[in-house]
Amino acid sequence: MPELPEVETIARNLRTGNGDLPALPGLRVRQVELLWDRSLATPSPQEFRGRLTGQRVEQIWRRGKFLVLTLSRDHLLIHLRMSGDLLVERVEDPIAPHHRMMIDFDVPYRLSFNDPRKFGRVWLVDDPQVVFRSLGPEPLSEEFTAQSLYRSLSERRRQLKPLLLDQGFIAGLGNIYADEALFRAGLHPLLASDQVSEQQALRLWESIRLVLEEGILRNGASIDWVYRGGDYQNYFRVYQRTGDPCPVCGTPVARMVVGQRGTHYCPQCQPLPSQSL
DNA sequence: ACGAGCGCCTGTCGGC
DNA sequence: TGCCGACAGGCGCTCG
Repeated sequence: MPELPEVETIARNLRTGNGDLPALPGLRVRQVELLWDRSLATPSPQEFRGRLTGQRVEQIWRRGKFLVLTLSRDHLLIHLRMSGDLLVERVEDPIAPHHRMMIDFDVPYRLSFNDPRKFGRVWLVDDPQVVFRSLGPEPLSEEFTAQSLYRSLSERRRQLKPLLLDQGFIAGLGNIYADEALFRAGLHPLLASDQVSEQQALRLWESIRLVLEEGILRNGASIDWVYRGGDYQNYFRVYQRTGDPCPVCGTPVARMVVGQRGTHYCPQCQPLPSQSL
C-alpha cells in the first residue's frame, strides 16, 4: 500500500491540518480505543492505553514507510502495510467499518487508523531506533548517494527488484516505485545487482529519487478502492499497465512475477543481458 | 547469501 | 446471479 510518497503526504497533512481539521502537534491524548488488538505490535493493549493517555503530540515525521508521532515521553510508530490509512475525524463521526484504533484528543477530534486487511501495525516505544535499526538509508537524504548505491549493489548478488523492495537495503520503496524506478533507469527487474555498472548505478540513483519526488509532488497515488487524495496513479509509466504501449518505445508493457510480486517492465527498454541468468 | 513459498486478512474484479 | 480464482501499495517466517 502506501510507500514513501504516500506516507510522506500523510505525515505532512497530519502536521499542518487543513481548513477544517486541526494539526496534530500540540494536541493531548484524552482516550484510546483499540478495536482490533492485533494492530498493536507493542506493548500490550493495557499498557498501550495507559501509557498513551495524557501524552502530547510534539512532532510528526517519517522514516521509510513508518509514520512517527513524537510524544511527550514516547514515540508512536505506525506502519500502514497494504491497506492502512490515517484519518482525522470529528468525535461525532460514525465509526467506519474498518477502523482498528481511535485516538481521541483534548479537542473534539480523533485520529483513526483504518485498515481493511489488518496488516498494519502500531508500536509505542520510548526509543524508535529499536524498530528502525534494520532499515537501510533514506533515499532522499544526503547520505544516500550514487556512490553508496553502487557500492551496496556491488556487495550483494541479488535480483534488482527484490533488492529494491528490501527495506534493509533502502527504506521506503514499494512495488509501485520500484517498478517505476527500474523502468526510468532502463534496468531489468531480474538483473543481478553486482552486474550493475557505475553508470547504471548513477542512473538508478537518479531514477529512484525522481520517482519518489514526483510521487510526493502528486501527493502520492490513489489506486484500487483506497483513495488518499493523490493522483500519481495518472503518471505511472509501467506499474499496472500490462499491455499498454511503453511511453518511450511503444512496445507492450510486460508483467512477470518476481518474489511473489507483480512486476511491470518494458522488454525493449529494460533488456536482460543473457549472461546474467 | 539468496530465493521460493506461505501466512496474515479483506475486498474487488473478471470469467464461466 | 453466484461461485471461484487471481490479484492487491507489505513483511516476517521457514526451508532448501
